[in-house]
Amino acid sequence: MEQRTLAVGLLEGVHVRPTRQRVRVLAELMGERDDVTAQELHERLRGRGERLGLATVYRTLGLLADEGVIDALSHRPGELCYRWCGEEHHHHLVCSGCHRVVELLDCELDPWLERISRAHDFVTTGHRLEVSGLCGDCR
Amino acid sequence: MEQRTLAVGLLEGVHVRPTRQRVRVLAELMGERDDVTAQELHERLRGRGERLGLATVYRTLGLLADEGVIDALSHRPGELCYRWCGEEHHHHLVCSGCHRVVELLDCELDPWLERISRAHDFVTTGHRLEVSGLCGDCR
DNA sequence: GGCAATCATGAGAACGATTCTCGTTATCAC
DNA sequence: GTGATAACGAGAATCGTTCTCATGATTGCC
Ligand SMILES: [Mn+2]
Ligand SMILES: [Mn+2]
Ligand SMILES: [Zn+2]
Ligand SMILES: [Zn+2]
Repeated sequence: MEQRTLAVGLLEGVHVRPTRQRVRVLAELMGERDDVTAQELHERLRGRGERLGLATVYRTLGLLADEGVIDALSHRPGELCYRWCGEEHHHHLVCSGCHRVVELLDCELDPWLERISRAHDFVTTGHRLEVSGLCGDCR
Repeated sequence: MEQRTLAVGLLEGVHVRPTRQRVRVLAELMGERDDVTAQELHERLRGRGERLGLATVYRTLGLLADEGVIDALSHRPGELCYRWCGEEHHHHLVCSGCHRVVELLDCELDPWLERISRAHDFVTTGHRLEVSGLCGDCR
């Protein structure tokens, strides 16, 4: 399968062992249009007969997010959603109804943030913009 | 005390009963320079001899955030921080080390977001920008 | 190709922030 | 005041996530 191979490549690219479980978690996430929680992903994999533990799904998603391979979104209080996105820095527009995700590619915040941080004696380490709304289907 | 009176006014302004507990929670939060969690606020109030339950602190902060009187920030996974801010729309620059908060007042994202949302058949309901960094003391 | 050292996994327990339950208490309109 | 209603407090329950530890895979080295 195509996605399987791509997942292996991504894992090797960040020096993470491409174990059977990690490859399946990442390949499954790559097939998702929208973001999903660790538990949702685990249920999906179990539902199709894969044998792997919930803790492994959590560990894998956390590891991949740390490595920057996937994104962690926190639009729901108390839980994290994960999504496989492109490489470059970007933000998300998420539907409150169905969690459909649209990527916003052209972020031009950095110059503004750089200037303001300096004025307050801060060093900026990152920024997160999440836009919420309602898609056509959910209105 | 001044803050006590202000808190009562804010509560009445959104048609929330100014009970003893609610007034103390809001007044205490108004005295905080940076953001705090429900548990931190509860400890602080108990520490000075106030008798009130943790559940009430959670209920009050949740209610006030819903009413727009205070802001809920989610820069720590798995928990919410609260802060009393000004009226107008704005964003936060938060120090990862000590949680010091700087308010960013001039947000000019709306025209850009409006245009992009329309292009994807979304209606924007809000946006959240959180900038993280390190303050001078924490570097 | 073995073999020890290291890393990853799985099942379930533990954790921690938050919410719920329900009996008691305070507040408000009249 | 008095009754109706809303809020409170203590502790239990919930639920997403992380930890523990025994077991199973992978790797580097001979
Ligand atoms: Mn989501
Ligand atoms: Mn904080
Ligand atoms: Zn939708
Ligand atoms: Zn700091």
